[in-house]
Amino acid sequence: MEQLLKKITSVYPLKNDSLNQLIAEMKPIELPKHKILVEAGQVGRSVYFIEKGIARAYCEGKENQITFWFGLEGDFVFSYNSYINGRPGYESIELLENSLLYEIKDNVLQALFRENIELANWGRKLAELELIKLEERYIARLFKSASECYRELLNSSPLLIRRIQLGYIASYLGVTQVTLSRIRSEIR
Amino acid sequence: MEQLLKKITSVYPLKNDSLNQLIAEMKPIELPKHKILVEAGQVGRSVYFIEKGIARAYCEGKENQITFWFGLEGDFVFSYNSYINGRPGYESIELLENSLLYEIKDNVLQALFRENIELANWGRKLAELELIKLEERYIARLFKSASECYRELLNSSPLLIRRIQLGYIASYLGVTQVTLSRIRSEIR
DNA sequence: TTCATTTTTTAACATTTGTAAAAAAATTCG
DNA sequence: CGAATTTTTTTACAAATGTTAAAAAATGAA
Repeated sequence: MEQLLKKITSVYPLKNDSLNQLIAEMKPIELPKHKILVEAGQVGRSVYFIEKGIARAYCEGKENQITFWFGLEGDFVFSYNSYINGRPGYESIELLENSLLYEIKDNVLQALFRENIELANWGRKLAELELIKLEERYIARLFKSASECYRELLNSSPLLIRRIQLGYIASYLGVTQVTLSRIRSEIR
Repeated sequence: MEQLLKKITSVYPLKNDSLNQLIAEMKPIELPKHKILVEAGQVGRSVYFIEKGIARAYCEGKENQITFWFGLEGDFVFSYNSYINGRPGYESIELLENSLLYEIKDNVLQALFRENIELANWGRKLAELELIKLEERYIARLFKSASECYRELLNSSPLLIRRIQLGYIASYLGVTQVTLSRIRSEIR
């Protein structure tokens, strides 16, 4: 709960009243490893916050899955397409560990946005921050080799690499698992 | 002007009052080809709308520039980092043609967001739509070869390819210009 | 622990992409 | 128009990554 509060107010400052309106609607929920939070082709009707656990978002290719996002403690989780357009997303989101989440129903959140300007601006800021994070990743991939990206991941989130299997990380970096193995062997 | 109105209301429906508040602050401005709208390392203090023209966003690498975004008629233009965090961005944005833009000062826009809940939600939606577009591009790059991306670009925006020089498009696709030339020669 | 399963690493070879340099084509401007 | 400049294509070779398959290591369940 503490982490959730810290995250919410770091996005955009809220007066107590607005903050309470928001957290009153966020319900704790425990879910097991391998649980699919959002299924590709379906509309995800909730936004989650990761209090404890890891999630990954991936798309099904013809013969392979491609993981393009990891969520750790302190991250919000949503299918952008569902959240933003109310349309089926092309990604699935899966828990990689037994996790403790907070859940808020999408229609509840949208109603808060319509009625409370502070929360509307909070929602704006949330989307904006996601946008910046995604842009950074996008640009990093244009500039850096998979090898550089891996080294940085190792520095910035060593936990992530220990907790997530390499096949997922390889596809996240845009290379095959064989190539990632080669990269790793060069480092040690 | 017509295009601008259409775009604004397609982002999020606005009552006339809010719409007028917003467009009253958007000033037309003509700028020449090669004009730098936003300089990397500086804080961009405006958001632009492209009524006529093309822009590209790029980062300076050690020995090369990498173009990662093109804006066409109907697009909003901003340095995400500046717009969202008020911090210097790592990207520059350059006009590729003599262009007609509409400009709104960032502080004016932020003030509108704080005071008008419809506009706050409009701003939220704008960021959300940018987020979706970026996610689509991000995922496309994970899944598709440069060759497929080029073919799709050719289908979806043939104009773009005729109006923009290939070196920029190559870096946008994440390959060298030589590789893009090879791809093009295979198609015909 | 032990066996079965999953994950990671290694190897050999094929394919793709990059680099550097030159040629060809297109564009710009006096 | 025509020369100078810029952009695009082509070539030959080098380097990186993918593919397939097998071996090694790690993990999980009985």
